[in-house]
Amino acid sequence: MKTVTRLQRLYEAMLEALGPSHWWPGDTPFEIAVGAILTQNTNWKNVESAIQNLKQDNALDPAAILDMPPDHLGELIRPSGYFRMKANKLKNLAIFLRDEADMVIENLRDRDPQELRAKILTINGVGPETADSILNYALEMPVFVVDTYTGRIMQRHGLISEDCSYHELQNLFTDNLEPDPALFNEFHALIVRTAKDWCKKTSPRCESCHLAYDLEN
DNA sequence: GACCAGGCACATC
DNA sequence: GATGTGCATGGT
Repeated sequence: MKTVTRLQRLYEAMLEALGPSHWWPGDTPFEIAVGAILTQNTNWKNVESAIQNLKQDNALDPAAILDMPPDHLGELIRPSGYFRMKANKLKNLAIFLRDEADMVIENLRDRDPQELRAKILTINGVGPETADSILNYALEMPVFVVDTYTGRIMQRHGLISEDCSYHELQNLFTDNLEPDPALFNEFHALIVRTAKDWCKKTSPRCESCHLAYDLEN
């Protein structure tokens, strides 16, 4: 079966099993960007409680984060782990928005996605996954987000090799799907939800894999 | 108590 | 360029 077809079947199977994701959880594009940084190697529950603290302190705002003492910012986001590093990362994001977007992240929507991606990647603390999450989920650009789950599931389906890079994995999707921001959004969300529900690191198979294997045969 | 969670930067070889 | 390590909390 062609790769395009296998990806389509996988998408349909996950959507059928789980329903629409309505991602990313977050009320505003800036909140989404903050969540993208806070969730680095961290359980989403912990991120939620950190974001709640920011909201209560009226700190979910680039200017507020820019002006806040690092220690205080760290205390607010403590539940999300790595809080000293992440406080710095949020500061760096706010500096970037001040310099590039007049403090309003939505102002970045006019930019060329790949050019903007390269620029966002210069922010210390923002790597490929975080950058792509901001581009797709906060700015609604046709950029596919790759994470550990994506690699794990695609490997199990034999769609890519075990040692493939972030870029190769990303190309698997962008080479085979229409560059539709909403489709990229939902596909990645379904992958994460599938992995969370059924596809733990230690188990060789998951329910959605069985579903998809059936579809392939 | 070990293991895991929607990574990333930096040092070292 | 590959490989190793620090960063840190909270749930299972």
